[in-house]
Amino acid sequence: MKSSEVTCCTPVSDGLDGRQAVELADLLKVLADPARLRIVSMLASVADGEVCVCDMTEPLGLSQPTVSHHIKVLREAGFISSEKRSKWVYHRLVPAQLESVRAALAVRQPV
Amino acid sequence: MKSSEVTCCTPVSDGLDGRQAVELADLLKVLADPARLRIVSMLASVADGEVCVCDMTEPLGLSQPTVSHHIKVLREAGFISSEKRSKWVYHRLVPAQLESVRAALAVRQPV
DNA sequence: CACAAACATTGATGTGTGTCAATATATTCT
DNA sequence: AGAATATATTGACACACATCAATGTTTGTG
Repeated sequence: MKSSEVTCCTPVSDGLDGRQAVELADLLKVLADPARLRIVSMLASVADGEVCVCDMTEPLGLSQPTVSHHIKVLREAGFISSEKRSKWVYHRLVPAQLESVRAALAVRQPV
Repeated sequence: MKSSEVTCCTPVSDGLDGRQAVELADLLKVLADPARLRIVSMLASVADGEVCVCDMTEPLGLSQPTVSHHIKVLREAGFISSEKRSKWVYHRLVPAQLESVRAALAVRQPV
């Protein structure tokens, strides 16, 4: 801490408390992986919004278990939803979750 | 990959290539830490936009070397800029970098 | 000059995680 | 029922990283 005599700068009053910071960090950790970002990108760019794992392993260059792992992480964080139909599991984006992260990253102007 | 007979879903054409994914992931990794998020929050909420390390260690509950480490990571990623004046080093936010991350996270609608 | 304050650097340590091989489960087809 | 395909799970491993104690460096003060 600064010396009591000369002030260094204005005292800090952070708008983000510990819990909020951990929660947001957890969501960002999920997104902070190249493979998962590309999965999100795939789901966002595909026409009908649905993609199964079998079509992602090759473009990602990852093994099937690894892709399944990333899918699970994304789903548990609320970024995608999954539905099993017949032999395949279809995954689609949950735009609201991505938007909530975007909103949390907005710099709020001091009045 | 899917069998050649029955199509699983539309072929994927991800809009995010490997390099872009790694670059964005690297930026997100920097933000995906509670301490660094709180530092960013502090810099965003303080009146004159400047905070020195000595005033962040106590509210963060972290040691001075740890705070210095996080500051360095944030600076090297372009999220903050630092200026040494007399005995103290003042840090301020670079809003453009945060905005670029926000923009990259935007879900672009398929036409 | 000697001491203290602010910050940076180094080294060590524990924890988390991305990846794959192997295996398990579920579904479809013959 | 048996085989093949799609996906999930488990276990193991290597690597990254957040943290702190100790120390170094710079700047101001007695």
